[in-house]
Parts: sequence; C-alpha cells; structure tokens
Amino acid sequence: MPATSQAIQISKDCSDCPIRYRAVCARCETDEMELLESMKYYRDFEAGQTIVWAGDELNFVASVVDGIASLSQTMEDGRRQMVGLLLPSDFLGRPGRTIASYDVTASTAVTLCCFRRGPFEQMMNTTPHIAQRLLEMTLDELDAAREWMLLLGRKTAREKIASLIAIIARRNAAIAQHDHRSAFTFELPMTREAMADYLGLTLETVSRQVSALKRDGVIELRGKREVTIPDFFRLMDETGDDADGGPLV
Amino acid sequence: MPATSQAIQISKDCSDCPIRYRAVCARCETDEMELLESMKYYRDFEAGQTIVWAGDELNFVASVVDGIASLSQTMEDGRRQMVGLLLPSDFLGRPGRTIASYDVTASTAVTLCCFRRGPFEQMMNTTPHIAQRLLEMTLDELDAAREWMLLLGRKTAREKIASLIAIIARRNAAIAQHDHRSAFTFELPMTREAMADYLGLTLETVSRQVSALKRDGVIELRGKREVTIPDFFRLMDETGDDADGGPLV
DNA sequence: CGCAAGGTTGACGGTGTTCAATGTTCGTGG
DNA sequence: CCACGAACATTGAACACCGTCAACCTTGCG
Repeated sequence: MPATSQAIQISKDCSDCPIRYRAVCARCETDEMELLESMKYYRDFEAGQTIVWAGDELNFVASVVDGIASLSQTMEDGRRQMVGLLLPSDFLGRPGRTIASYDVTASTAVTLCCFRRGPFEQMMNTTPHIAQRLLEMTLDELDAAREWMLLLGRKTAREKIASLIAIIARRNAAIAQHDHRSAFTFELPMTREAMADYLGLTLETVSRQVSALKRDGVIELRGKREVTIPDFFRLMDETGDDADGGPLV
Repeated sequence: MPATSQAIQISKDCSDCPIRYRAVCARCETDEMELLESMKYYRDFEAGQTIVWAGDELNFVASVVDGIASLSQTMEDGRRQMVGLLLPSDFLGRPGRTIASYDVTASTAVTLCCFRRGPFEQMMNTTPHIAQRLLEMTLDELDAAREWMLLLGRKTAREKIASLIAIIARRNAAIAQHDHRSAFTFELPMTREAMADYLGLTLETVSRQVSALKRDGVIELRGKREVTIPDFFRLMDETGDDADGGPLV
C-alpha cells in the first residue's frame, strides 16, 4: 500500500452531502442511506498526490466529494495519457476488481467518501438501487470517453484546447448557475502538463495554443490559471463541435 | 426509420446460441431465458449497411450474434472517428435512451438478436441478472475505450497499426484456440478507410504503415485483407505496449 | 537572495496529412 | 471472353502541424 496522508474526518451527515443526489447513493432510500452512512469513511488528498498506482491493490471504492482527480496510463517509455477525469459525485474503483488499472492522481485537493470493498459489494447485491445508479453512471462515463476519443483522434490542437476550456466552463456554470449570456470567469483546475496529458499534446503546444486563443480574444487570462470567457458562442465555434446542443445546458 | 433490409429468420433456440454465455443474457436462469426467447427477434444486415444513424430513434436493443459492427461519430466538416467496435456478444443500445448517439454500421455481415425497448427495460427492472451482466459488460467497454484513448493520444501511426492487428489477431486466436507459438493467419474484417477511422489516421497513412510492416517482415500479406503473423512477439514489440500481459491470452 | 516548479517563446525538423496519379480486384454487360 | 467501371488500395511529392530541444521568464517559498 502506498504511503498516503490520510485523515479520518469528523463523520458528516449524508443528508447534508453536496453530492447526495448525484453520486452512486443517489437513489437510495432512508434505510439504505443509514447503512451506507455507517460504512463510509472520508479520506483527504493534497493536490498532486497519488491516490493509487496502476497495479496496486485498491481495497476500497469511493465517491469524489470534493476536488478533481484524474485517471491516467503510462507507457514504458514515459508517454502518458489521461483517460478519465473524476469530478465531484464521480465514482472511483471497479466492483469486482481489486487491482487498480490506472494511476489515480489528485489534481486539486480531493476528499473521498470511501467504502471498503467487501461490504460495498455485498450491499450492491442486496440493494438494486446502488447497482442501478452505478450502471447509469458507467454508461455516462462511456459516453464521455467516446466523446474524448473523437477529440483525441480528430481534433486539432487549437480545437482540443477550446474543447477542454468549454468543458470546464460548462461544468462551472452548471454549478454556479451563471447567467448564460454574460462573460464569466473560473479557474483552470490543472497544470499545463496535466492539460497536455489529457489532450494528447505536449505542454509546449498547450502553452502556445492557450496563448493563441488569448491573442485572438477567444479567452482572457489573469495569471496562468484564471480564465474569462467573453463570448461563449465564440469559444464553441473554436471547439469544432456542432453549434447546437446549446452552451451551458 | 431508415430503410434497411431486414429478414426475420427462423426462430433459433437460445440454448444453441453461440453467445449464450457471453452476452447480456449470460447469467439468466432457465425461466428468464424462456421469457427472453419469447421476446427476441433476429435481424440481418449486409456488410457496409448502416444499422442506425446518430440522432435517429432506436426502438430496440440487441446483442451482436455474428459479424462486426462499428460505432462512429462524424464532425460537421466530415472528419470521422470510430468510437467502438461491436463484436459477437456485445450489446447495442443504451437502456433508457431512445435516440442513438452514434452511427452504427455493419463492417461485415451482421446478425442481431433484438429486443423491443419497452419489454426489455421492464425485464431489467424485475430480473437483476440482466442488469448485473450489463454493468459488467459496460465496465469492460469502458476499459477498452480507455485503452483506445491511449492509442489515439500517444501512439505513432506504426504502433497504432500494429496494435489494431494485434487486437484482431488476439480475438481470432481466442476463438480458434490456436497454438500460441505458430504463425497464424486471419482476415482483416475492415477496409483501410475503416481502419483509418478507428485509428485516427488517414487511409493513406494506414496503407503506408501496413506496407512498412510488411516490408519489415512483421506481417505477411496475401491480397489486401489476409494477414499472416510469423512472430507474435515481434508484432507485440511494435505496438508500444508492455511486453507482458502475454500474447493470445 | 536563490532556487525550484511551472510556464512561455523561438527555431527547427519529423511525422502524418493533403492532393494527385496509378494500380488492383471484381462484378457486369456487350 | 474480354472490356469497362466502381470500389478499394498503393505510392509519390509537397507541405503543415505539432513535437523536440533549448533558452528564458514568472512566481512563490525557504
């Protein structure tokens, strides 16, 4: 087991949980929630910390409560590809599998709501609500992965950057319930290198294309991380995606 | 609904079905199988035929019984990316979704075992065996998609071609139960263009790299489609993947 | 202050795309 | 039986995009 700084926090009440109605427990009834509540424990990770290495044993599954974690694969010669981004409410770990398939890294500070594998799998077999929700979430992840395949296989560097910024913007807007029309501002939750790993580019290309989008007025930058989008439709144009499917939905 | 040549075949017996223990029905008991058997119907498609277009209504779900179908996405300007390959026993359609997200095309002649959406979803709610198996299959697909993301984002054209040939070879070997050591031969089930769409390349690059692998003795060709692999380990070296995970497992 | 981590920018070259011509295979009809 | 055309595939030449290598900048922290 890797040495990770773990803090067992004060037990939080599930009914106050920010991901109560989006996580794997979304459909559970009161009695089921009580059982889950008795099983759960929290763990925190700092930005940059590795949560598990591919090939290591992973004896828990978890929901991301707060922060962003990434799944990535590494080739023998060091080439890296990020293959998933875990946002709040996303699920970490695969029922029935004890060995992690990917490196899991905390991009920002991360809080996980963990369940030991055995009890969780037992509960999955007895309460269909968890398995149902997990299937739904897995299907959504598969759709996201397939959209990402289009990006990796066919988009230009500029389109890739615009797509990533649009995705992060859309998620932030969904959370903040922003006015759709107005310019708005958010923080990029990852380094240039992480962006490169996600997009299948080098960090130099990422840096250049971010600068180019700034130069062309598609985005504005304050510091390295804070992005302002003056016109979301302009950004959407740059992604190469269909204009419809409306922004910020 | 698109005009597709469909043939209702003579009802086959599920107990003789070649995908009985791998498809979505794999875990079903005798009584459940009887119910499914009464619901199912077969449809055939010719090579090259479109099974559904993205955006069209899809009022059934299905298991691929025989042949190979592909899922792909198209951008406005015509760039295409294949995002999934459906092999025998794979599942087509998403429970709870009536609109197809991707173009589905028959790469070879394809036979589907179909179920109307309504009855199938109802059955999913009452018999956990189907939902369980579908979750497992979806998780496997997600793993496959993630491996494909590594290929699309980080592999060279030569490695991509070698990887694709290795995957097809491995599948054929799994079916044919070949001797692992000996050279063996199989048919590529797709055109150069389909390979290009799958690998995120142009068909010219595919053609060039196939020729290069042939010139270098990694593969042998008879005609355009028939491939012989004299040394599987040599091919694996060319994929860029870890040498372990053994060939033909 | 000085160092380390993260980021930007420039010059150059290689991999893969684009455009175009040619080759191969196979089914159809004269 | 062979000519013809369509679909699929190969090959070549020129070029563009992005990767590589390297220098330098910015920020924060001990």
